[in-house]
Amino acid sequence: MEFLLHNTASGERDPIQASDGKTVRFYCCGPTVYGPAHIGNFRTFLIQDLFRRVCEASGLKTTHVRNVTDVDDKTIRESMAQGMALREFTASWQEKFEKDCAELNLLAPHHSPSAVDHIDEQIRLIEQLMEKGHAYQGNDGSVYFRVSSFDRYGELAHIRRDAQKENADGRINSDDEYSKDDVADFALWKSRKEEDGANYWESPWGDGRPGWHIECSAMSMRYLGPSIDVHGGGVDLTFPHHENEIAQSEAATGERFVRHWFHSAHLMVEGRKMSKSLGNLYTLADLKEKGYQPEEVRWALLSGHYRKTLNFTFDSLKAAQKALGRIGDLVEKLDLQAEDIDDLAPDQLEGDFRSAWESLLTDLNVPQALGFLMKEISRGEKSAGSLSKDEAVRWFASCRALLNTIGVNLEAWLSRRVSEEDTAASAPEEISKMAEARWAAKKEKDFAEADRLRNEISEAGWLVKDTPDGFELTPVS
RNA sequence: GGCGCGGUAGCCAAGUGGUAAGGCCGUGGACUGCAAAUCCUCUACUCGGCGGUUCGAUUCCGCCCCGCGCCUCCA
Repeated sequence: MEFLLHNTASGERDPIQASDGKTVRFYCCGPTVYGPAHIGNFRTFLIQDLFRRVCEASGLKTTHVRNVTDVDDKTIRESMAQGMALREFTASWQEKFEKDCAELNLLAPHHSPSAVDHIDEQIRLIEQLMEKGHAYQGNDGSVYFRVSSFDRYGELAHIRRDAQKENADGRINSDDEYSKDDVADFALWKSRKEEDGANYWESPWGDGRPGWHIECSAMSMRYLGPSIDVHGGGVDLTFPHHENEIAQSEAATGERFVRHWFHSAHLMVEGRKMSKSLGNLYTLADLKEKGYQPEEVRWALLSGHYRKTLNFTFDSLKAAQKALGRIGDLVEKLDLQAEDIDDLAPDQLEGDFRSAWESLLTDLNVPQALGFLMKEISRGEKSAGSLSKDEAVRWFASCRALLNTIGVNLEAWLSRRVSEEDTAASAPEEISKMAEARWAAKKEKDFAEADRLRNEISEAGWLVKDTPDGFELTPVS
């Protein structure tokens, strides 16, 4: 079965293919490293990671490039506000970003080039555009791409320039409109400004810094060649960022820049847009602080279809937690030596596991895949006791294969759960004493006293669980 | 104003021209001295509203209402 993915450019589900017959080369627009990444950012990167995993599980090799934007208005402004060198500032945020990525089990891209490290490549690309007459220097010294020189401009976003210019409620009106020949033209090279401080580079057009769009074209070409298989990003980047990338790349090389455009929808939180003022711009750290594990966050963020706005709620996070708990309980009940069990290839899957895999191949339909997965979980729960060893091993291997494809690391989640149980066992002495008194009362069949103590312990924030030969204490969140 | 996406049970969320996956929550039950956990069971005569096409529409078409996105460097 082919891996089909919706292509923004064609508007259809197109098969994913390696144009060289071997390796799918794909580029993803990465983070601007000027602050903590929030779960909305991670949704996009998670979806790209899923895309890569499905490619690889289906037998395709990949070369995955995700850039780091480390020079723009925000990075410059913030670094200067904090009195830090740009590179020092961005490096610290990049490090935090990569740590979060690792916790969310995102595969590290094969290349993570930064814009600052590729100034030369960007300058060379702009030179080509100048030579071919697609770019010009404005009277402010900046270099602009001449949109009218590229006929196919607007094709990706399905935007007609004439229609857009007329009516934008005055929104197309920037400070530099007198420097550009046309308001739609965009900066390739920005001339040095005082507020940029020490952050400028030499170029044939004077000191300055690259515009935003050019970095992606330059680095995509540098690592993947002039024409690539897949390019991804958040929906908001479709226009103008990706449209501009196409224009400048194709104008420079004369080759088709990207065959398959892949965009993921945004996130809402509890039914509202994410925004600083609403205080719902959660980071991974925020959610961990609230007691959720990265695997649960990953599950929740992936639980909606990638082309549809996802309403991220704490209920869905709890549902993810519960789902992982069910899987974990079942796996423990099966009592298998996981490390001795061989990995299964997707085409060896059977039943609803198989259906789940096919859902992933059909435009990354994760919600449907999870539906099939949970059906198999229910089936497993019902038959866990009566499975033969072989059946249990096959069930487990299938389940793990699917979870791995989705990128949910069950083993990591389980081991964290075990270590949590260990720490939870150490309740304060006061609580333990009450619990022991209760156990004694229970032994004496003094249930009134036992219940009284249970309530008291409960009010202190702990839950008593009786087991066949004793009790356990767990904190109530 | 232009372009685009979406409105499916209390909540999250798939899906199909032929009669609604899955999860969470909730219900009832088993178990338990009582709990917790676990397991079993049940839970949308209906898919934003109104028309149309059709033997038949939640699924196709039209209009309307509501939400969201892009149209100046936001994943």
